[in-house]
Amino acid sequence: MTTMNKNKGASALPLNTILAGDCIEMMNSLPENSIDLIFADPPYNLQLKGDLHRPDNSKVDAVDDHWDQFSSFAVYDRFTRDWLAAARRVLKPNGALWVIGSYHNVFRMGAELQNQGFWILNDVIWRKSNPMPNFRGKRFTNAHETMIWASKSEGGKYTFNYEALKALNEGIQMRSDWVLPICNGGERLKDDNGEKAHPTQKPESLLHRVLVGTTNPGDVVLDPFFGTGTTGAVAKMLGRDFIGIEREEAYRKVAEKRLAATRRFDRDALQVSISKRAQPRIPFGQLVERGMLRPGETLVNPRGKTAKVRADGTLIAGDTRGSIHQVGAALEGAPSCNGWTYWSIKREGKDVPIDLLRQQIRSEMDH
Amino acid sequence: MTTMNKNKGASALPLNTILAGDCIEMMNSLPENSIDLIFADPPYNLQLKGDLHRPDNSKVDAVDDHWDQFSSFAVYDRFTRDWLAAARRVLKPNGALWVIGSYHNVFRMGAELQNQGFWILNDVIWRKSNPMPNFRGKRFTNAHETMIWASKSEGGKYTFNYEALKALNEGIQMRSDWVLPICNGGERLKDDNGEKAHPTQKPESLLHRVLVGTTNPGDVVLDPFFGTGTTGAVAKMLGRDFIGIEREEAYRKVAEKRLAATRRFDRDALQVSISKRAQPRIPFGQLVERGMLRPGETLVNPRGKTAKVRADGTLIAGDTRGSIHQVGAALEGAPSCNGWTYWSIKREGKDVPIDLLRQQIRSEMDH
DNA sequence: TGCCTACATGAATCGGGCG
DNA sequence: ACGCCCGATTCATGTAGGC
Repeated sequence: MTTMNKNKGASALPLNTILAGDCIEMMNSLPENSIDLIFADPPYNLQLKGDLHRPDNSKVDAVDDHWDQFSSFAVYDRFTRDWLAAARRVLKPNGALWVIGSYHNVFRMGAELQNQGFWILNDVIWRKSNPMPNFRGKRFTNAHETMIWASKSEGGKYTFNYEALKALNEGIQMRSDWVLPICNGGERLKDDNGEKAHPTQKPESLLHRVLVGTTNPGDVVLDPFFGTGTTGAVAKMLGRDFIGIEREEAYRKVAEKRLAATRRFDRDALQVSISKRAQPRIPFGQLVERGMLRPGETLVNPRGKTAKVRADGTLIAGDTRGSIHQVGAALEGAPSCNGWTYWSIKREGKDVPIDLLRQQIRSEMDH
Repeated sequence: MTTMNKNKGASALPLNTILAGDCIEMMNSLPENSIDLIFADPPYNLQLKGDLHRPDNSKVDAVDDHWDQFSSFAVYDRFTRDWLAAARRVLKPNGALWVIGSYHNVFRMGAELQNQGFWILNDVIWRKSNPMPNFRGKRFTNAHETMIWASKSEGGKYTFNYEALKALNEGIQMRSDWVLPICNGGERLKDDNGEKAHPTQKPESLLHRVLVGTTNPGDVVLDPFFGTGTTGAVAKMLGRDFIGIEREEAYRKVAEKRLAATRRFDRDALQVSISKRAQPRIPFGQLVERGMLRPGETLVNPRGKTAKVRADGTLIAGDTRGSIHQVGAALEGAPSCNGWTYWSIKREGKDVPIDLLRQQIRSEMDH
């Protein structure tokens, strides 16, 4: 299943495999600046889990009669600092990071990733439609988990498929709170004894939204706490490459089996709604060059004011000259203006937006 | 309005007043172990850069007040450490703390309050029913804020009115995510110029739920960042005593006026807090994310024409792409189409309308 | 009065490509 | 690296005003 060297600029990445071992060591063995997206679901808290390991692989002794809360936070913070630093090293400059956690650990992770220079883009709430109730009635039902989405640095050109996410949400822009069910039923993996294979298996729906929204097909997605491989399975279905790291053999075995049974969706289905920004750029002057508009012809704005087209693709309206955008902005007294949608032309008695002419050129370019 | 010495064990507390000055100094002037609940809405340290305009070119009125400016994370952290320590000193051993923040500051606050020995009971998400959109389409709509509820120490006997909260939630256990509208309309306080008196006034419904759920009548509630006094107003309505601290005279003046007009047990305030349970909107994309439909699967219309499902929840039929409604309308040459009833899927040889899958999700959400 | 439309606005870390 | 300039981008509410 391993595919070497498929990804541009990444030398010898062990694509679509699960690496066995400590995530910090394994990440340090990967080339720097090679990963597009990291999704990390680290252990939430050593108090609850008791299976936290230091970077040197020694086990943290969680059972202590003189329970010292501060020192245990210090150990968890060191672990967080080290794995985040390793993750940061392998991430491409325009890469991004997702972490997920609960109130036990997410504040410490969030503060540390800010300290390391990650730039938070959103915190996203996974609102569980079917959480476990609070049986003792002593607190609020813990009905959500928190994710943090961050670019490697301020100014990083992260991937955000705005239109695809908007489509997933039936035409309304996607919010920072996601209502999704927890993983159960047939999706919940069982071990040989019929017990759940992993205590905190994440639902595929969650990773679907993460990967559709913040990666492109062919991107390399790294999950340093792979568990039973939800990240890898969804990446494979969506035509992304993955690298998993998992220290527990039992989880790796379940994940391998799962991935072998996972199929990629067909190519057409992987196409998502693309943003207008990604479409080829058409200079307005091309409409004049191509004779779709004649120099001297008159454009009209929504309020009936007119401007005249000049041979070089600029407009003139009274004393104002400039591009379709500049003249539009000037007439509106606005800081900016999209001239394509602002101006129209009279054709057969009707006002036709000039954007239609641009669409015509674009569709010709497709053939 | 001042009532001295009303509260058992609290000597000379300036109850039901607004203290003018720095919150750390003012808290240090209060007796230790005297406060039942602290609600703190500190500056978020937003770090905004340039101006932001809406698509209609109007300018967004940003939070650029001097009190939200910090020169670095280190400076903000010191501020957080100091006010939390002062808050901790005045809190009774069985007292509790609420803080509210956004991703800009909440991780740092959460980590610091854990460091100081506060014991987190829940993080609670305020899901805004009417948030401001993301105008540039570069991120998820920032549709929530995060609150942290913590006792002074592990083992503290905090107040939690389980049954009252359950009653507020129509008989269902209260969850850690609260859907409430932002503060606007008549509740939003204006200054003498008719401008909003405070850029970040919190809704009374939020404080209503906090105070009903985690205080008892007669408790002393301290708000070290009082602003225009939402905490005080709701405390007064609900028969709790409050102490406010506010540095800015303009805010104190508005708050004094507001409190003078506030009456205990205001029936209207109780009304707003009860949210209606609307039929949840299910985007078609959620069927794809949840694996009920796979990308690449085929839908069929009443006349046997087919369309293919894509990963972002759009359909493709020939050259036509778009939502289930758009593609349906295009095939019918109709202005609109209800895709939910128009499209079916083959299941066990039969055509099953996709609306059945939607109903399945809705019934799951009822539980 | 009532209905309809237009307008205002909210804790926001809100470009990118080419020269 | 920097500057210019194209051109993409909004949801839910409350209020005001017209008819």
